[in-house]
Amino acid sequence: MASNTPSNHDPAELGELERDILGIVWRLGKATAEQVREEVDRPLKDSTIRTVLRRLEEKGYLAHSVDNRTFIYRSAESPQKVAARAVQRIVDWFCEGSVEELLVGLVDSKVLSGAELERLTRRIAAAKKQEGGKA
Amino acid sequence: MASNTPSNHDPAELGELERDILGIVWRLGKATAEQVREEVDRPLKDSTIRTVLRRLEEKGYLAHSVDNRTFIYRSAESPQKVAARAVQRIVDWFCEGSVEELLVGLVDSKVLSGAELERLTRRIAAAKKQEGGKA
DNA sequence: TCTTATGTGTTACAGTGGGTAACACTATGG
DNA sequence: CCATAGTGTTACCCACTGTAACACATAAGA
Repeated sequence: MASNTPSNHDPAELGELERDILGIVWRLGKATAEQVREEVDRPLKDSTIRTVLRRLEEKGYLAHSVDNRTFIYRSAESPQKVAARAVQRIVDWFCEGSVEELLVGLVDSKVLSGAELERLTRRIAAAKKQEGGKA
Repeated sequence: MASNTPSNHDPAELGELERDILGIVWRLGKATAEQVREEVDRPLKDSTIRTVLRRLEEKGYLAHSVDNRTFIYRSAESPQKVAARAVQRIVDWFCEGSVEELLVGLVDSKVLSGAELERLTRRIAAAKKQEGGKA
């Protein structure tokens, strides 16, 4: 084997609980372990939530600040960015780099409607124009 | 175990080897364990390849037919479809159902360029037109 | 027919990661 | 000084993946 195990730890492979908790933090904007715990549907112990939160931070999804002695977690990256990276991986692995192929598939699978795509195109064009000469 | 994950396929949940092998089968269109083995970069034993192939079939990614007594594997679903479902999942997990938000993020992250998106829109429109009044 | 390839099915084992939590430690308020 | 609230550490179990040996079946050749 000629592979030297590159930094292949793309952190998009989260477990269910992790995803759930990450989603909660994203939704709330910021949250303490206690708040997260109240949001989670499963009856989990305090330490469980904390462990997950910490692991999520280690993986780079969350960041925390300290308020008094309470940790306040918030996303370290926007959901969009994380999602984009996840999609990128999918594209790399399953579509041989062709995003377009993927999107065609998305429309094909009704995940994305043609109308949505069109609206989207317009929206992005607008955003770009507004951006103007900004670098 | 009476619980077999339904149509819960998520490519992101496959291991490296599994992804690799799945990709090979997709690329070749169809393949025997031996053929796959020749394509894989790692020096793996016959039984290893077979095990993975079988697991991939159990998971619903592959299907096999028998030629003489040799198994011939081929994809059970198109890569696009699998990828689309994966993306759908990402959208569900990370974007609360907003595909548009996701795509904005894609453009933002340079995964997809505005130009590509535009080209894509045109292409899909064309496809739809060609499709005509088809169901 | 007996033997040999060749291919399949079964079973296993180690490593990793996620789910889950206990417990020890620390600082804060009364 | 004690109870309380919050953190850090450590650990266990389990499912999954990578990896493979081995047993079983059968077509093909001696």
